[in-house]
Amino acid sequence: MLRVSKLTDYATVILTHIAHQPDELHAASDITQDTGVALPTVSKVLKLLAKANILISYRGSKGGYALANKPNETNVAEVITAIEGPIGMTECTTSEGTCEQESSCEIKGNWNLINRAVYTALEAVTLADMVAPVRQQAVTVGLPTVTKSNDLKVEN
Amino acid sequence: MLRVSKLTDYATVILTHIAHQPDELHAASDITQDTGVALPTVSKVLKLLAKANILISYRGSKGGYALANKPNETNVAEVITAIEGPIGMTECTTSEGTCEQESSCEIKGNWNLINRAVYTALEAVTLADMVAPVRQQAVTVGLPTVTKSNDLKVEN
DNA sequence: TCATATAGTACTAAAATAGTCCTATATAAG
DNA sequence: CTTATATAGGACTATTTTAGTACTATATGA
Repeated sequence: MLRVSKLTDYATVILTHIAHQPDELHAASDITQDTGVALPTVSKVLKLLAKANILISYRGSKGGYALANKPNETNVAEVITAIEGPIGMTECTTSEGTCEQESSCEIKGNWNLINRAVYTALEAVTLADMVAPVRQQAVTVGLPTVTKSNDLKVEN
Repeated sequence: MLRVSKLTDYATVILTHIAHQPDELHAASDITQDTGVALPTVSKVLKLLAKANILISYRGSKGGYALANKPNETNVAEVITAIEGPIGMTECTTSEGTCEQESSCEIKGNWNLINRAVYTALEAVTLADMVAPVRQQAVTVGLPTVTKSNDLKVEN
């Protein structure tokens, strides 16, 4: 199914909510009420996002969370990485040496290319895009251009 | 981590192997020997791929599996779908009505855009690309072009 | 008719994920 | 300085998903 975890989904919902009022502090309890996600879960997600420097946390009374950067400076790839760890479609991409077939694997390099394409797609969508409803937003996502040559140039 | 399942990974390895000799029949037992993946697992993957019409199966003595189409006519998105079901990054993408927040969800449309971008990236890589080692292949994957306007045009 | 190979399904074990809870620490206000 | 409030960090349990295996049925060539 190739899907993100529920926690990541919650993270986008929560971040979108915060991004609507980027200049206010948002306590976990407030976010629970506004999003309908259970408090312990909201709390867990917020901690992960703060640890990844996507949010800034303020402790104590009147504390809460706020965006560390402007909405257009945080993208979906970062959010996924914050909750789920490094993005990689196969085991060998994120942790080398754990696959027995690694030495003889012919297609590892190709998975790297696929990874890069997927990552680029996720990187292109920011919180600012998520805040705007689709109708006003009108993001046009085009085909990744794939060309072949006999050289071994790989773009970065 | 946003990764494909191990079975999907096996599927690409197996398909790549078959694509090397696209005109021969490959029995499950042969593939086990050549790839090092356990027979019951190979068998399971092959069945799924045949059911999705990526492979054609021939029963009985001297039977086996062969590609249903040319290597450049089968892409990675199809393979993932065959093994894991429809590609969708969130629950609401693949099965509507299971999310309680669905009616009030503001970002569903944005996930659809992300899905499309990811799908396009996966669709762009075919078995023919997987067969060639990266060095000879030299696929250049460019940035998906993302442009914004005030219109609500969404490319397909 | 027999050996071989896939089809389909059911089942078990292992791993990942989701969700909850508890204790410690920081801060503002009275 | 005490209290109420809020996050930090970690541990734990239950659930779900995935991986892997096994068994029976069916098809085919010799």
